[in-house]
Amino acid sequence: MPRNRRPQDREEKREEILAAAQRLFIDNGYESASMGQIAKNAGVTVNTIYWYFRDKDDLLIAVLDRLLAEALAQYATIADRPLNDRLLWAVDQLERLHGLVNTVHTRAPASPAVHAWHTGFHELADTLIADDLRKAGAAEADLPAMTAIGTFVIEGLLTHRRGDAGKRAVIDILVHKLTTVPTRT
Amino acid sequence: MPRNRRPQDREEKREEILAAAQRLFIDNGYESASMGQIAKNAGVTVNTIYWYFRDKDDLLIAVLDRLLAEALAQYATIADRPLNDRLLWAVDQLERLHGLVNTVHTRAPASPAVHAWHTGFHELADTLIADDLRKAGAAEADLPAMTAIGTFVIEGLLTHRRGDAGKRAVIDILVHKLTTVPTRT
DNA sequence: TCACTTCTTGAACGGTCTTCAAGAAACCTA
DNA sequence: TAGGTTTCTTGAAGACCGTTCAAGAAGTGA
Repeated sequence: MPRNRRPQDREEKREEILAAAQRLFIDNGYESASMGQIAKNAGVTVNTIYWYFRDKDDLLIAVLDRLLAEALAQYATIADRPLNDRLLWAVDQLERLHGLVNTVHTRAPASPAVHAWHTGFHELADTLIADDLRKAGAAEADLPAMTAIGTFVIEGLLTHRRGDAGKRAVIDILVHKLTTVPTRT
Repeated sequence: MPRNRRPQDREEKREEILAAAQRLFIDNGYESASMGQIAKNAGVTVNTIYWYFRDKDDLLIAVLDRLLAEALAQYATIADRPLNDRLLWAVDQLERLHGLVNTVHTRAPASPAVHAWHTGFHELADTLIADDLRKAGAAEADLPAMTAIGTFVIEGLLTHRRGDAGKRAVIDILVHKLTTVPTRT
């Protein structure tokens, strides 16, 4: 059933496999989504996947890049909203991917490629958050620790889901505590 | 090679398997530690493990309970220290288990037993932290969100290791921000 | 037509967790 | 003491996993 080898089709086929993998990774989780299952959903055999991707981790990274690019594109449209709203938006957007957050943390020690992606992601996230905190007047020396707190809370909200009110409460308090100058009682 | 079936030996054998599993889970990670490897380290065959434990997740939970009990026993000895020190102590203690934190999050969706353990653990942690924040004069309405922030930051420190100074800085700022009453600049 | 590259596939390998049926060792009862 | 029962252990196999290999088909260029 092979069709041709035009460069255009190469990308199309890759995209089909990627789309199937993304759906299964998100819906069933990385571990539960077997290569056979992904192949069947993409209308190919298992071996074909290995023609386009080195291994399952490589497939994971391609899916992550896809999702990150999509999220960043949408983020640009709300970049001027207050920090509160943007953080809540990020959590809402990434919430359906909460399983992948754990997957990245689990695969990173075993897969250098996943580890590299994870490092790059945190550098990006830290830059964005630090920028905000700096504008809010945070002390420069405290920035690394404060951005870490921001990142950890967002990751926590992703991996430990709670209702809309709960999310809003956590983020509001976080932003309030981080962007106001405290005085001892 | 079977010895006897005295009730005492039952517990001893169980402990031997548990000790081997704990060491391999911590050193090699849950996924990398195969049942065959655990069995060999415990001096039994794979099937014997299944006589004492329902499945691999059940083995994981038994290991987690073991570690938690041990940690709580040690925690009692420093319960009167300032919040800063206790949080840093907790991170240091649990740091070597950082792989298991991810493992619990990964297995929880697939295994009801692991999910239940995870829920129970967070209830315990929330109780401890909320108690501290209440004593520090935090508003009662803000407690749920603030305890969540505390938990998320500790989990973040466990899954994203950094040096001693980094840990100390994050915890100091966290405690400072959470336990002082802020005023707008 | 013929070699060459691109792409696809069936089959197999070594590994995982788990289960099944069989049997050995200790205990209990008759 | 003999026989049955329970507790524990095991070898073998099942079902699945990710991955690799060798073979072959489809399209391209000479």
